[in-house]
Amino acid sequence: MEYNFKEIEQKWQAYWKEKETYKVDTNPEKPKFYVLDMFPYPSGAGLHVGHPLGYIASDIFSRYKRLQGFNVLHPMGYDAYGLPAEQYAIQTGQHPAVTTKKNIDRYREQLDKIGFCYDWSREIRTCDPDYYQWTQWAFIQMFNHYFNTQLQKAQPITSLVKMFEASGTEGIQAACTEELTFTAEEWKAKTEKEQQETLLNYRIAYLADMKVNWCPALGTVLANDEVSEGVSVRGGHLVEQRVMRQWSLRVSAYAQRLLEGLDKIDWTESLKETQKNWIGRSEGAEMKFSLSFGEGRGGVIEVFTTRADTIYGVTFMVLAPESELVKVCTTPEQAVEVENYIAATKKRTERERIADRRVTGVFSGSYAINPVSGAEIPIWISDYVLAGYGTGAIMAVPAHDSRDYAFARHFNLPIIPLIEGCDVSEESFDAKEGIMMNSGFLDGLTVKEAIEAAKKYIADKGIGRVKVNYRLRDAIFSRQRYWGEPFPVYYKDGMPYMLDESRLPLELPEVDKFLPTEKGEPPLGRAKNWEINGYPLELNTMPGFAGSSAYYLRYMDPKNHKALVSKEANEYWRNVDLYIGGTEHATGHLIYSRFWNKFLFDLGLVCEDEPFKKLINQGMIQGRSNFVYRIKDTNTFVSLNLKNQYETTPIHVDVNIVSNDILDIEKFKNWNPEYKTAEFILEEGKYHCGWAVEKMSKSMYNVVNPDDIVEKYGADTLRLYEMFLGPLEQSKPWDTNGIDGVHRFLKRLWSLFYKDGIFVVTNDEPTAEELKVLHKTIKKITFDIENFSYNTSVSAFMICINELFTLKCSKKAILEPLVILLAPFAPHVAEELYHALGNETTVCDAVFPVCHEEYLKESAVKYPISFNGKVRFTLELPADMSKEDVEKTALANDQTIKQLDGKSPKKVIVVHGKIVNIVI
RNA sequence: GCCCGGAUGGUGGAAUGGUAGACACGAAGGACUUAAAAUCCUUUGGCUUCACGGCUGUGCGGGUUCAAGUCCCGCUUCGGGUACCA
Repeated sequence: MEYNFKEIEQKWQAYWKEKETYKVDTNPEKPKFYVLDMFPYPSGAGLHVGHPLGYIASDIFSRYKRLQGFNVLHPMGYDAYGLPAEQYAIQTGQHPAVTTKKNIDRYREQLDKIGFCYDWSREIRTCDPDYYQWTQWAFIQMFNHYFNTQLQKAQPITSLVKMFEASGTEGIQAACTEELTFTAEEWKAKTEKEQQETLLNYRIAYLADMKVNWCPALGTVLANDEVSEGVSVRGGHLVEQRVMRQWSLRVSAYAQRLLEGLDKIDWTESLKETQKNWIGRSEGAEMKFSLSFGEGRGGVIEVFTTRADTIYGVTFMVLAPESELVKVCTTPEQAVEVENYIAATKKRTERERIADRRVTGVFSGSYAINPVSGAEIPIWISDYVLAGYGTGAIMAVPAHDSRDYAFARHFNLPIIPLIEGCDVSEESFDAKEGIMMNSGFLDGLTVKEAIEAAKKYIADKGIGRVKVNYRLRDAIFSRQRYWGEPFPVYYKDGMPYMLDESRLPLELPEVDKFLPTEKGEPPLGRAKNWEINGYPLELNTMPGFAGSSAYYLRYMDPKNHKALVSKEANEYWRNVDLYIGGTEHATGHLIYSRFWNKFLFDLGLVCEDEPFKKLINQGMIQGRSNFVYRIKDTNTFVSLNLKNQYETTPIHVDVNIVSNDILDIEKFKNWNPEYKTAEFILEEGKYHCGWAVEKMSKSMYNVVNPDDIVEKYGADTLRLYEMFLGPLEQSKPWDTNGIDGVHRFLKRLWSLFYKDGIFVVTNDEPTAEELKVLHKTIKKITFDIENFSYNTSVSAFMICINELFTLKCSKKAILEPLVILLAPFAPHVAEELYHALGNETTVCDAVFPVCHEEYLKESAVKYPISFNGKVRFTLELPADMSKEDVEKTALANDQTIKQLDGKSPKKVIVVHGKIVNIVI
């Protein structure tokens, strides 16, 4: 019997399905382990060989944990809402639900072939009303809560209303969009509409006029993490700034907790660093500068600075063009110039501003007073100051800030150095080091001391206060698109109200076209009867990250109609022990879901503050492209090593018609009609292709489909080879050449069980040597799995089989534990062989073998004998020989005497059991 | 600019400070075969030597150490992230 992977894999996949091998339930008898993959967006292109990398890794770990006696939750689902299906719908009229379903079916078919141990009974799809009901429900809770900054916790908005009724904003500790001040009487005097408007300022899910990233090509706004360098991450379309009334989530309120939480979780340092930067905490001071014409006319500028120590070096102030203070500060003489500048700034897109780093700005005409030195300084307006960060105004210290320096140089403003010995003739001195000068009471202090002293001074004199600022912005939550979750929101008198929870899910309505209405409303504006009790429903839909923010909770209890997750299920499964996915979600999904989870935690609905305990980012699988070289203006192709003799154009060729960089000429001729009559200049009868590592994509003709690999080599080979390629977290190119190695390994394993179709496994007692091979492997595999070093595990298996092959070992006592050891990696062949050995239950429920150190003991050690660190020969000595005796034996050796050449050694180092080094 | 990773044979990669290149691909040679496939055996970093062996070698330059791919300092270079964030 040959190793017939096709038959074996179909047989066991059917068996697992029939026996529900991968179904799990809460089981208080067993410890739980939750392994999660970032669920995929089912794209029309299907899976390529890069996608399953992380899934295979998590599958191995799940199976390993199960063999160790854990109750493992390992679910899968689909992030089914998204732009591509909707763009496709706009082009073809095909309903996105139809395309999405088709794509999901295709994904499932591909995933099934690889033999994953997912509990598919727990599958979720974000576009399924049973699922998005809980996305809508969570949104309602966010609307009904505010963030109490003192408790650092979400609280019911009703409790805030009670405080307003009792004492207005006096003593309120609430995260808000804008600092408001009113009394209880003023609150009570407000109309219902005014009160609602006021509450939006505090709600965690709120509606507000915001400067948003508007993408005209997609017809929607985008969140900050969906925009990179002025263009949309998806599609690369231009993005511009606009002010629009949009739903937002007050993620910024959780900035401090999101930051602190990072210390409690086991993520890579680089990912934590990325999140830290995105949150962008900076400690500093908020300071008041009065205008020279007096505060009477509303003239106070507040600035935020992390360098309070540089207060004596402030030579001008700068306002963001959008700042409300621009109006106050602009003098009649400067009005025209200021207006022109602001108009010009508005026209520039984000992208233009990034591309064009020219220094621009305009003088407002007014002056401010330095609150510490009393100096009078001009107030400028420039777009290098951002309205959205800090207070939208800065104190400029050109000597010690490179942006201020560039500005000062351009407009000829004074530059006062504040640190002894610094040279500011060519550039600013930004480093926070040195001794202060020109700084009054701060002179002589180090920068660090001066920062503290200045902060204290400012606070004591009432000039300002110590403050912490965050870069993290609230998440814009509205999308002007069709294919997303509808908001459970209706409008009364222009104000938003939440639907009663009993009316959930609010299902996505049908529309005639997936385009905006003539009035420019989102596509939902086309829906008939999109209203409730005569009140219009919200026309925006939720963004892509809405559905992925709490999906890991739903897997715990996917069919629950009463709650997102039951208390019992949540308290059993708690949070994700191992999360595997791509690093591209570092600032999007991984921030939002942490925020979402913390919010639910505050409400007492989930029992863990952090959703993902350990996270691993699998590396990207890059493509390996092949090239043919066409001689210019001909249809003749020249082989790689002869191409320099001609003038050629490299052309991408489908990697699937190339093997080991040798082109299949017949297939090439049929690949494209253009090449039907192509001629070739060969090397020794072969056409050698060039190659390069590029992104895996259709246009590079380097996409490899896992289905093809499974068809040709089987799923077990695919799984092993994906792991064998290299370290999990590293990016590496896919090269199908080399897959023969792991396939050969499986065939060789098979040959230990079957010879000429006869089962040859015996019950003979294993020898000490065979036991050593086995236990060495157990030890290595266990260590490697715990450390996610799967590439070296595959090598270890190969070494083991090679050794058993040499020993001609077909003993059950050795092979059975080995099969269990291999089961997480190659489950199909392991299941087959496990049953062949006489077992009647699934290998998934076997017990993972344990290494017994006593089998590993060596009786002799091969000591490398080195001279001045260079190894000259080896000496085999008994393992229990003492250090002194090893030294004596080594020195007495003929070869040592030869190496010493009459000289006496200065020093001899013996590392017991390792090495001998003789220093001459 | 800033922050994080990398750099080891023709290729993917291995190596708790202790024989660099495990394992695999490819290549070369051989066995079996009418032939091919499959399988099995041998060789395979470079230079040098008939051979034993010798020299050299982990991006570059220094250093620490009996001993450095590994630790420290200074560069080069390639990826990834991020950016007028005060």
